[in-house]
Amino acid sequence: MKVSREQMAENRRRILEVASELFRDRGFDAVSVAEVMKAAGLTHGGFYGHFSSKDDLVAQTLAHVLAADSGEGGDFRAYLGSYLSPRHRDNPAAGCPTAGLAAAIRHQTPAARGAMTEGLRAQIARIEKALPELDPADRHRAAIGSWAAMVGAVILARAIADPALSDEILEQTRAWIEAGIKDGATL
Amino acid sequence: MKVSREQMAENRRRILEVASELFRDRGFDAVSVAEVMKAAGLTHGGFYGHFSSKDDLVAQTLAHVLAADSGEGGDFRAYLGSYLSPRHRDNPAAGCPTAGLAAAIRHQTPAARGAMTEGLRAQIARIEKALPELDPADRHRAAIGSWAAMVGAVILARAIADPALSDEILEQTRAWIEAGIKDGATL
DNA sequence: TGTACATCAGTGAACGCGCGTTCACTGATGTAC
DNA sequence: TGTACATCAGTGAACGCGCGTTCACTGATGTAC
Repeated sequence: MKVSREQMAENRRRILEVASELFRDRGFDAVSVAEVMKAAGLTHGGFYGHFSSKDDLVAQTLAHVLAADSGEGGDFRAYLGSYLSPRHRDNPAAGCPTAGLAAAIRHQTPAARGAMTEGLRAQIARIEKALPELDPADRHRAAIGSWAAMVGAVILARAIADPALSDEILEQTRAWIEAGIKDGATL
Repeated sequence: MKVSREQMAENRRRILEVASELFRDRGFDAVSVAEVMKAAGLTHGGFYGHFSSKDDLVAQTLAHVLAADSGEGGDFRAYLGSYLSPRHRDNPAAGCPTAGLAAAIRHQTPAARGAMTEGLRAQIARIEKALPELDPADRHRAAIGSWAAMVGAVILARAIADPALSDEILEQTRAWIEAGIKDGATL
């Protein structure tokens, strides 16, 4: 049962969309090709008409989701607060792909690593743009340091079993980053 | 071919040791039970005399490696420098288990998550002890914020393909953390 | 201390299962006239 | 505009493979006498 060209493009888009959610939620290895296709409303056999392999899907999903992660652009403190929130920690499927997948990318193909590299570069530039009050060198340092702390805090907060300690990791990291960007002169 | 009690205890220790290296290097899913046993100089069938399942091995390996990660106790700046070094980034098998495995623990059993929780608590206490120049509230905040940034930076540095950007992530995060702990008063 | 034997750590073949991937087939699409 | 047919997106059974796990067996250990 052939479908129209537009329908096929739409199917491809939906595969990438559901794959990005499933991967963020459960990781690359734990999600099967058949599961992705089922979540997209298709059967697994059609997968290879869209992608050459599961590795190809992983790389294209990363490129898709990291490019789409342009968001915000506005106030860094507001972004920081929502990023280091229990809500974000508890919803990986809808959350930051870097927090959900960065650690797993080490074991992926060069194409996937390349997508991550460009995504990281773009994210650092985005945070720099949101910190106009700092002078350029401090701004670069603050953007990288803040982003490392944000990603690390969400990963740690998701890894542990104690909810109180998990909340504290998020909250104290937020306070630490805010203190760090408050006064550029101390950098 | 039964072995002596001491030999069996030694075998068990060696299984945990090689498992911790293999897991840190390639992740829980990518390392098979047979591979761990072979690296320990045994055959796969004997595995279930030591552990009840692969999940059990994962949990016990984490408890073993996070408890043994007592290290340092000394100068925080020296620890920071070696942690955020290319050498650490490039040798996950011998490196920090948190940086290598924290993100994957989210998908593991409660026992594994519990080991990570206690490991994180101990690590925060250790860093606090290494920051005696700060007053208590600042010290707690600095310990958590620094640790989140250290773990996040190593994960990001390992995920990307561009060596220059990877080096820069490590170096700028180190500088950012050093600036943050330099003057407790700004916190 | 020396011998006889029950114990049990380790071996390696075998299992069932789910995975990524392939392929012959189907039937709607979209083009040629 | 309407018809005839080649194309090809999607289907679902089937494949080979590696995994975690099981089990009958082996032979050194360590205990009972």
